[in-house]
Amino acid sequence: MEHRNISIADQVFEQLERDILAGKYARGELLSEQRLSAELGVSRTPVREAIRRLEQENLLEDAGRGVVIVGITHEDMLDMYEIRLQLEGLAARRAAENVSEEQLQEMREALDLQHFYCDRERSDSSDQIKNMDSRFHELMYAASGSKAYSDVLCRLHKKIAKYRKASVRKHSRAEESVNEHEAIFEALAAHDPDRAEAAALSHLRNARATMAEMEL
Amino acid sequence: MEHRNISIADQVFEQLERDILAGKYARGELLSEQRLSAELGVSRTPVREAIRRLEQENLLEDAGRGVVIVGITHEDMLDMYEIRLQLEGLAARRAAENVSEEQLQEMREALDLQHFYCDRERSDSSDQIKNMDSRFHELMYAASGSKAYSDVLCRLHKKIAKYRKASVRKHSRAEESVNEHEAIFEALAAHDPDRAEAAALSHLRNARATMAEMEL
DNA sequence: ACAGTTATACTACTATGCAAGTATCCTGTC
DNA sequence: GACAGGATACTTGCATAGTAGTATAACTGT
Repeated sequence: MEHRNISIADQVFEQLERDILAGKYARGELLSEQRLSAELGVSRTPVREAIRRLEQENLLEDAGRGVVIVGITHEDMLDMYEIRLQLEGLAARRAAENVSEEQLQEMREALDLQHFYCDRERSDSSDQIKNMDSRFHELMYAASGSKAYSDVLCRLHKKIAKYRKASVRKHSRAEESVNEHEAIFEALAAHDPDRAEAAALSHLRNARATMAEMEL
Repeated sequence: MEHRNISIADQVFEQLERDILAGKYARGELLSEQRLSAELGVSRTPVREAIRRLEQENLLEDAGRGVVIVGITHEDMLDMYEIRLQLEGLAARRAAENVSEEQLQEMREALDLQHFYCDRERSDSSDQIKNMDSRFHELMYAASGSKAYSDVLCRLHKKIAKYRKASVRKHSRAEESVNEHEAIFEALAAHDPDRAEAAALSHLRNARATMAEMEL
């Protein structure tokens, strides 16, 4: 059971983050906490909290009166993949050395669910697949045993995931992706750093290629 | 002129961040917004905002009632240097290609001020040197032209800087540091990516070595 | 008609009040 | 003496009101 209930402030944050990363707002568009709170039907206090957190993520920027949308471009996304290519291999190496049996089991469950949702063809299966993708990666980051790597990579992965959710399609890639996850998992379970690094990088290169093909 | 005045919320955030990164609080120590607001003599509202932003930075964590200190270990710091070693060379390459004359001028000013503060022996010169160090690096990140690189590297540099401020000494390193900055600057001014990358990495390795020697 | 000044309206920031949930401590009973 | 149950006090979350500062627009005077 989670400690804190899902607060209105959290909901506002999640929704705004999703909308910004999905490109719902134009760069430079002005947002005021009053208008937002009126639109969402909540008081200004939780909206303020959400705005401050989004500023902390460099998704919004102070503009004197209100805040302006900073948002993310396609090039930013490709840069994020480049950064992950520099880091995620090393994180996978560490994870292969440090991963515990319990963590392997959790990753196994995430993988099984990913297979499960891949087989079905329900309307929300795509979202569920992406959720399990996030879960798998975050478990690997945690398994690296490094808070620094985990912090940076979680942040990047979360942004990329929400960006990709905006442009769904590519069900084919889902199956490739889960198979690549399997390869990573096997390397981690075998505690083989070299294979883990190679598998992680291969997975990333493929994901980046898919991203690069989009929106041209 | 800045848009937003320095608010109480910002001050609380800065102070708490500094104190946490300086190791003033023990890992797992419990903080409540009420106690903090009473201690600081302000209302709970700005304290709440500061706490939420610090949670966003993974420096605090929800604990049901209040938040607990997560903080940063020496090993985390070394990992952050490792991450920077993976990224900052590439950022320097890009900066060498993209830096504008105006940006070079700003970096020149930061460097000059750093020289200036190095020569004096005033009590606050150490802080000023570190401020100029931050400024120089952040200008380089911005010059890379990549929001993704800049976001990640700024975050890392800021944390490292506040951590190092806790353990001042090593005036000797200040002069080496500014000389290494000069080397980076010259490479950027010459728009030479190879030299910029090499200079940035050399600078980082030296800084990491100093960090590694500390607190053993 | 244009410029300068004033007034109005809107912005964010902080404080406080109120409600809901939870942990703790005390008391009563077995 | 130990355990269970309830009351109390403390916690955060949300809303709102008051304040200060600013930008804009309107109005007046030249």
